[in-house]
Amino acid sequence: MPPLPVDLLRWYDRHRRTLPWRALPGRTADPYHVWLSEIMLQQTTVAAVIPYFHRFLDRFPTVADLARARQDDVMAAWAGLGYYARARNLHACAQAVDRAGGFPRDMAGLLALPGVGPYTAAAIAAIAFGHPVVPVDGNVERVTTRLFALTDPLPAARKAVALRAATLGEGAEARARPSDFAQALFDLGAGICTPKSPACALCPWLGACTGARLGIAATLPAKAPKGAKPVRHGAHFHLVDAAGNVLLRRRPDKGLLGGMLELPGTIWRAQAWTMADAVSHAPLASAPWTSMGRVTHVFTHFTLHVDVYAARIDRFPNVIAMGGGLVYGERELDGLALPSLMRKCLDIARRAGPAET
DNA sequence: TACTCGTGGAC
DNA sequence: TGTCCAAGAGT
Repeated sequence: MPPLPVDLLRWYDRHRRTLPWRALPGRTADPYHVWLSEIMLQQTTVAAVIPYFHRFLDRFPTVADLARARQDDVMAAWAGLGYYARARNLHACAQAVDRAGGFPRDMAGLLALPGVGPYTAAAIAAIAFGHPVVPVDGNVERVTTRLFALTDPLPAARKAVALRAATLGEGAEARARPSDFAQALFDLGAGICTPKSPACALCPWLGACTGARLGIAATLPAKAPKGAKPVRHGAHFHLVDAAGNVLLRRRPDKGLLGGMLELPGTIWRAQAWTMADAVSHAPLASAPWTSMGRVTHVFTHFTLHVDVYAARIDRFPNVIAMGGGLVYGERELDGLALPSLMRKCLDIARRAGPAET
């Protein structure tokens, strides 16, 4: 007995989540809301996204408003959510959509948008435009590998899993409700077919699930082992003048934390920095630098230890401003495009006393 | 194909 | 405490 769309949709009609970007039952969601939420939800939890989604709609009510915004304001609104290339692509995409007079309604047009890949194009097509496609995200991969007991490890088996997932939406009932069917798969993965301890007893597809019948559902999807996470070291400097202004700088648009602001600092390298070595790279090596402690921050592919140094001077010499330095007042910091790592550095620089060593 | 690219919460 | 992970995309 294959998994029947009608069984999932019946379950969804009773148990669907209410989420800010979702339309009421029977209604079609705003493509702007669908697109914005899908970009935010890439590799990001629903709980983390909700306050950002509200803030964005408040600040940028329409895609035209977002298109016309300054990139700095978009980055600042995104600050803390991570994967900052998403914010840069979001802004570029809004401008493309605004120029075109609206979102493309077909897969090819959606795929051509910056920041929109195979998953997001399918999600928008299904949810906003009612196209009968199955967006394959982590939820759908998990549900699919369990339903059909696909034991080949990800990511190598990703293609085969996607082909199987597409068959889930082939029935007439799914093709009649593509938006609900896609979101039903998400809700099933998020609430029932969870990564650990799935609630199989409550699953509308239990009778069709080969993984459950074999007792291996909770072990799927299999994943290739990941390599060890290297450690890097850096130092960043909190330089404040008598008026309480702080020296910052902008990171280049590409690469890690691209386009975001930071305290001036050293490169991040495998070898730890001594204080003397680090301070020789400070924006003003002659300032009375004091060690304020260490921040540890875990990125996706490495762990970073940052030694934070602080110094207070009378006023910034002009040479600092000439090096691309940006000066902000203490009370401006909250609204800036500062990533979480730099919030941590600022916190200990301003709060802690000199580190005891 | 295999990396790069953030963050915070759950266990 | 360390590990995993969340509606992936770009290169």
